[in-house]
Amino acid sequence: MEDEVRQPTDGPLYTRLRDHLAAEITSGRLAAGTRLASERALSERYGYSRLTVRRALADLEEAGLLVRRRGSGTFVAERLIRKNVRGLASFSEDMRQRGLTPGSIVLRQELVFLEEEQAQMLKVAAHEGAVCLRRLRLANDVPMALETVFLPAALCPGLVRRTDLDRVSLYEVLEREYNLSADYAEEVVEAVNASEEVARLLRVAPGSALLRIRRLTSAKDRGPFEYVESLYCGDKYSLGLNVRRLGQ
Amino acid sequence: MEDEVRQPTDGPLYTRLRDHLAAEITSGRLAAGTRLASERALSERYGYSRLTVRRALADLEEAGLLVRRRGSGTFVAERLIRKNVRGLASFSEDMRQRGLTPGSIVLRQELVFLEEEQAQMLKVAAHEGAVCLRRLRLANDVPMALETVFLPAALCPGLVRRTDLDRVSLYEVLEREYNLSADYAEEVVEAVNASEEVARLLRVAPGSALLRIRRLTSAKDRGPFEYVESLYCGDKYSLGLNVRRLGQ
DNA sequence: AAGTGGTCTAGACCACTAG
DNA sequence: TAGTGGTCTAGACCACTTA
Repeated sequence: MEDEVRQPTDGPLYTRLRDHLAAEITSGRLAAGTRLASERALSERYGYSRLTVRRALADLEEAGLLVRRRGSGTFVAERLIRKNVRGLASFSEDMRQRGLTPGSIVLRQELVFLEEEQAQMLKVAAHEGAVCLRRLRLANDVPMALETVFLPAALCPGLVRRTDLDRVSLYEVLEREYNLSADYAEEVVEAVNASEEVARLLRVAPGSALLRIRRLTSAKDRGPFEYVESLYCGDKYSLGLNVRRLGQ
Repeated sequence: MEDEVRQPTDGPLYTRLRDHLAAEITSGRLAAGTRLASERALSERYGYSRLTVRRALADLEEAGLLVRRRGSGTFVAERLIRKNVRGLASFSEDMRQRGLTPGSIVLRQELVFLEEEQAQMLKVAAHEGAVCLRRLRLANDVPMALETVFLPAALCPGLVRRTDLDRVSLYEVLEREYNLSADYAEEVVEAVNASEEVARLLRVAPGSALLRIRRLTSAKDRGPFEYVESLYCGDKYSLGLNVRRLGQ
């Protein structure tokens, strides 16, 4: 086995171990069902305390990559319902995780004023401008979703004039150029019927069931910076969730 | 403030503290925006180590009830989009949390054999029986969802003959009589168009968009025990989610 | 400068699983 | 009975926020 952890000087110890193991699992080098070394063994192998190892393993269990069984060991998870938990992945990442090739067609890219509800959520004054970006999102060149993003203009000067948003990931641009990286989001998921216009764009029959996901995304310690409304084709997209009991 | 933790002899220390604080917050005794005592102070007040306190706070942050800011403190979260995260709540609990009165009409209650996919998920042999319970779920006497539950018959003997499932919560019965309490679930959420039959039951137009939620529920250390397919009226129901970044 | 949450250690006991 | 993961402790240093 590989005893070294990549990205050696980056971040806390537990994240390095976690990301290292995550890579081993998602790449298939650690196959589903495989039993990992015990926590004490990992602790010794990597030179981390057991608690640090446990923190890494806990994150991976939370993410559904590992299953831990008391008295028995820690195993690479076999999925029950095939998982496709999106977490905070962008559309592009999400599609790649599903084994599809993402694509985009920019339909609208301009400065607008926000409606009051959205202005309030994004904590901008009603008279401040926002960048509106509407893109048809493709998977293997087939329309998968219609996505409309609103960003406070003050947070991303120049974004409205970029001409590469049909090719690059918006989230990568936001992170690299504006130091805005998604850390937390609240979403509302609903089912709606496709309007004539949306149906034409998504190439489905009018009235087709769509998954509408509205998301307010926040950056670490910088508050909300993005409001997105996405309409996913109901027959092409499903949302996977892992739900855990909290109370009791 | 209250220094005592209820349910004193139950479970690990961190769950007691966590549930105690969760009750304080959801009841409103700890208002949104309130700053909690520091981890060290809580540690001293309750007589728990700081790590144990941290574990409880981490769970509550994960659940979206708390926000922790380094150098600043731990605060009761203010919701941005008003939340209606279902977690593992039953339909009845879910509706009550939304301020609606739940109701039920039993449409089907019988022993069946499972299809292979479902049998596999519930880990029962194909020839073993399962209880099938289909109920129209009402909110303020208006049809809200159509819910079909499958439970391995071996786990809940006698359930198929109960006559009160239009009045009592199935989850309460399962917990009280069969020691089956939901601890974890995997869900798949999709948008679908209502069939003629479903539309008639839900009193919506055929083709209306519905939220289909399929759930495999597991009990603590007892594995999966319930498979549910729910069809929610798209115009009456929305699903709230809090999403947090895992990596980095 | 004082206080906060974030990380980390070395060690301990427990409940559970397996041979 | 030996090994596993689950919980818990007492202490330490760090980065960050607030004043």
